[in-house]
Amino acid sequence: MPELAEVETIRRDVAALYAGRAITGVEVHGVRSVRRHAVPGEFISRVAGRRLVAARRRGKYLLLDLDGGDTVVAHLGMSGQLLTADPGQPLARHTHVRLAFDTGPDLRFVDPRTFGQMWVTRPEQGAIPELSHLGFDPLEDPDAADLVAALTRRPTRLKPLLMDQSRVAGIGNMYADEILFAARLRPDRPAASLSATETRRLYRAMVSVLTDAVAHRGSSLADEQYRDLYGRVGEYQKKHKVYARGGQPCPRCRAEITRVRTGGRSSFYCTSCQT
DNA sequence: ACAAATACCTGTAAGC
DNA sequence: TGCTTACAGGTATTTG
Repeated sequence: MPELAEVETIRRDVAALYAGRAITGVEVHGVRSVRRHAVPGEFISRVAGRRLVAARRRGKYLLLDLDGGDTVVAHLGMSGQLLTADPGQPLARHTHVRLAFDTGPDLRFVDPRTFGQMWVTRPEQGAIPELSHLGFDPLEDPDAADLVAALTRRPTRLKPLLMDQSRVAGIGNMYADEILFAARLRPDRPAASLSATETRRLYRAMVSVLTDAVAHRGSSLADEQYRDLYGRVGEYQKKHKVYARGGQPCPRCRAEITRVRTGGRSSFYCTSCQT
């Protein structure tokens, strides 16, 4: 699933391939993908004719800055893909938005489950108004003090805390499990109960897991739903220690990895060495 | 006031 | 074989 590491992988490739190019054509084939706009024409008219000047990221959101001061925000939801494609290539199934450029390939937004979306907005001092609720970004803006603040702001359990985008931006179900394993902490551990040592362990685990995941171009699960800009799968799933590995031996202590379901979501962890 | 559950989606796979 | 059901999960909303 596209979380921070996957979006960052896409961001780098988008910046390398499209920065400086002018968007000459915008097609919206799935109105749900631009649902923030009252009409798709609003999105189209504000994007068409603009030049893409930079690609940024905040949490799981990809920000495409345009000349003239607007920014296209893209969120991939759980099945969204941003793919580069030759302009002559037929549109793949579930292609909802197509951006054509003055030269070179299209940038296409494909999203079967339609949880993802794109919209255009006007940043204020670089910040996206719709994203003002997001907490700190563990790679863009790493700060141990911010994690401490998130832990003490309101008591909660560790896993929901890591996935709460208003506290830490960019972590989803998959990386929350991997981070908590690396930190040797249980997902249901009350945040307020952490010692200073454990807090430091959690912070280091968060940064190192996400950094490693970006270095391996993100994770593609069994359904290979996540693809990078060029349609390739990631490599980091090979390094997962617990996620989707229920019943297998813990790579650290050989105990059986447990799967717990809450609210239709699965958590994987080792009851033996995660405390 | 908070946590947990549910709605929104569709492709895939498992079960009968 | 063909149908139904479960599952994946980010975010917004509703329920307990």
